Amino acid sequence: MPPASPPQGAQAALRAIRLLKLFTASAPEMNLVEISRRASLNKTTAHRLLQALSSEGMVERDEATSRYRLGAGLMALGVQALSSSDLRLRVRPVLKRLAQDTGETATLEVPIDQDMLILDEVAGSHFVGAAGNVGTRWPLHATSTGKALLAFDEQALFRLSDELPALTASTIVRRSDLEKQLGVIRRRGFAESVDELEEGFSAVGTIIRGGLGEVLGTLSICGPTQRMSGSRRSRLGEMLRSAASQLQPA
Amino acid sequence: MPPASPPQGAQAALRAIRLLKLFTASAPEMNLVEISRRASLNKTTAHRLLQALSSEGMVERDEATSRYRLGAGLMALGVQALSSSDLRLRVRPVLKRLAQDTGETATLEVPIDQDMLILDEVAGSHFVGAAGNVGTRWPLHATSTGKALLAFDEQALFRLSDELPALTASTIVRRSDLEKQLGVIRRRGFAESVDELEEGFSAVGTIIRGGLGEVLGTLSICGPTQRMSGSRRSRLGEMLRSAASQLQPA
DNA sequence: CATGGGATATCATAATATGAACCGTAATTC
DNA sequence: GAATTACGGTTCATATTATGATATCCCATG
Repeated sequence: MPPASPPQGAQAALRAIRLLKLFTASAPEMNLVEISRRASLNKTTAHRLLQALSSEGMVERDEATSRYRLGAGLMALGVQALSSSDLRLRVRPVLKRLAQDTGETATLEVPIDQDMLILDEVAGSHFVGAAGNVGTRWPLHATSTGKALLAFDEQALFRLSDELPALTASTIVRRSDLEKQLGVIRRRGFAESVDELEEGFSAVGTIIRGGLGEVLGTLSICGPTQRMSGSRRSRLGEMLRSAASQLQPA
Repeated sequence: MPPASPPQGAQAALRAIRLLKLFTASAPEMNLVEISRRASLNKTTAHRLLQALSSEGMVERDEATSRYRLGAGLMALGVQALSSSDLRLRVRPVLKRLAQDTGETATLEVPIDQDMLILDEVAGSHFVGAAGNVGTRWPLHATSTGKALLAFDEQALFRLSDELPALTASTIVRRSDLEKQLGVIRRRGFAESVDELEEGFSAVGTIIRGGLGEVLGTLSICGPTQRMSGSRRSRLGEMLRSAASQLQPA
């Protein structure tokens, strides 16, 4: 079942939110005409919605360049969202323990569109390792957490893009290959990503379930492929499964 | 002149954004009726807007408790806003240098409603000092950055609440006392906050101007009052002024 | 000086957003 | 146990809003 479809009577609200989502790392600022074109909206409509967003601080318009960008009000809301996240607060001690016990970086991730968003991260004790990635997003099909989600949450399959982009020579790009691997992940209880997101980078990931069995998010342990041999990944995977099951309420 | 008033033809969009703003540190989650009451909206309207927000990931509804909270999609947007902030990227090296040269914590802040939002922060070299406050908000009238803003940006005066809450015995609570101090700040070029926000905590702050003279944000240096004697605050204030003027384009 | 593009304003009208009324369920009160 | 209350959610007539075609102004360009 795909994500909840929007109700009638919210077109303007949805349009405004979707305008916000047009701003990305590759397009951090845009003028009115560019925004109306990307949003497939009349420029008058786009202008009015941007005025509304601006009045609430969601976007800001640079008077010198006439370009819009995401505003401080949205920053404040986003940080409020992060800091009040119940899941993040509950999982933080577990991430710390995993990072300490393994020496590798541990992350908490949730799905956003076709990506996994890193909600929290505790760095490992090595110099070489992932760091400072809270807020970044990574494609589902190339991450251990994304593949774990796809294996255990049927709804997540709808998030996959039609084309699976090859990020490295090892990235899974064929749907049938991915489906096979999802079967293995279901049996083992955790997923692996070896040189699939980035050359030299590997991770193990598993899901976190809520009290009703629903998937709340995912956990991972990651580091350079050189340190993550097959047998080590198995051990790390079991640690993750154990940590995740401790997080699930009775 | 108060902030831009919203245009006609955006009521639904504005209502949706304002629903998001109802979620705060003291009210991280709420049910439908509570939200409709706080928003002064019919519950049917609130329900429909929440459905729309939920479909875009701005809020999430906990099925076990029927309560809404800010969602991962908003976290992603907020972090996107933070990481793409031009001001933040430009100011970061300056914060590092200030923290290094002074040993105290340096921050970049912008106004949000009646508060200053910490956009970025570089910790000082001491054990005792401010840390990990990115995303937090502090009242204008009790912070050095807030007072600097009020002194140099006339529009900011409209952000002040009618009552100025006393956070410590030293907090300025009378409008007339604040106006007087703003005059001093204008002459000196920087503001001070001594035990006004929190007992034992002091800071100096100044504004950052854009190429057209408009106020883009504020800078501060802060630490325990014990280390921040009057003469030291003057020196730190001059360093801040100098740093801020280097940030302003020709 | 003419032209084109971008930002912004106007307003008739099509389309949307609204909320009263209703329903089902669960918790609370008597 | 029955009655009452409260909450989440749906329906749909209609009041109200949001829309976008058109116009205007400003600025850059040739």
